[in-house]
Amino acid sequence: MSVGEGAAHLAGQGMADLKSVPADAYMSLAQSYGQTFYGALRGAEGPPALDFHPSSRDRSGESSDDQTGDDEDSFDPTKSSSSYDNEGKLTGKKPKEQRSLRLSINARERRRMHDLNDALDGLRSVIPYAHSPSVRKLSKIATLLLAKNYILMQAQALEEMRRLVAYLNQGQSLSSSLAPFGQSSVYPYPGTNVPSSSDKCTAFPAGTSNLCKHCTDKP
DNA sequence: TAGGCCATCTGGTCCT
DNA sequence: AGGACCAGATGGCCTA
Repeated sequence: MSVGEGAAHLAGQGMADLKSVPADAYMSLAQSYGQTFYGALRGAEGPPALDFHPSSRDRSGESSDDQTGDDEDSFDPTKSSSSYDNEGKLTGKKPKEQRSLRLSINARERRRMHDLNDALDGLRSVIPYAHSPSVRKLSKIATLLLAKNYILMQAQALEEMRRLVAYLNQGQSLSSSLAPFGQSSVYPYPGTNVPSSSDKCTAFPAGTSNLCKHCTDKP
């Protein structure tokens, strides 16, 4: 798949893919997501990252809107809807007070959204994906979906580690008179025998694992 | 030009 | 009453 195709694919179906991607496929997804999707969107000849960087754009927008948006265009009680004037909660206040209250509410909402975006930035910073000046940062929805899959992947890895530790502990307690690790008849799951090298590993039903000697040992 | 993403404004609702 | 949260509407920017 070319870069362009990858971008188109991810742009069109990426959200669905992100929603259903297995956790153990997260890393490759995250890498391809960052490198192909946003890399393609970005383009080598595109403007420098700072031009797009939402923080710079946001902040400029914030400052301009703080000073011009609200103060000049956004709210004019004399032009607002009749329901707002007649039934709204601002009824009974002088136009100047209504405007002041509206500006205050707008500012609060702006602040709230900025806090939300800061939190999303914090989330992006801990998600392992392609961080690069030439790579556009994850969208909000992509951040959330990728974070979810990353958590699932971590949970799966943790479970795998626990199984391995239990297996090792059990083997060690009996290993003095038993075969070396990997050939022990003690197996962590009742009713299962040590799989032959050709059998599918039953310790890791999802497939093979680098943590599992049976999966990595080749005859 | 269409579509995606985003910031902002706005009114409604709920909570303290 | 005031603040937090939410969702719809709107318009701007960017890319394919």
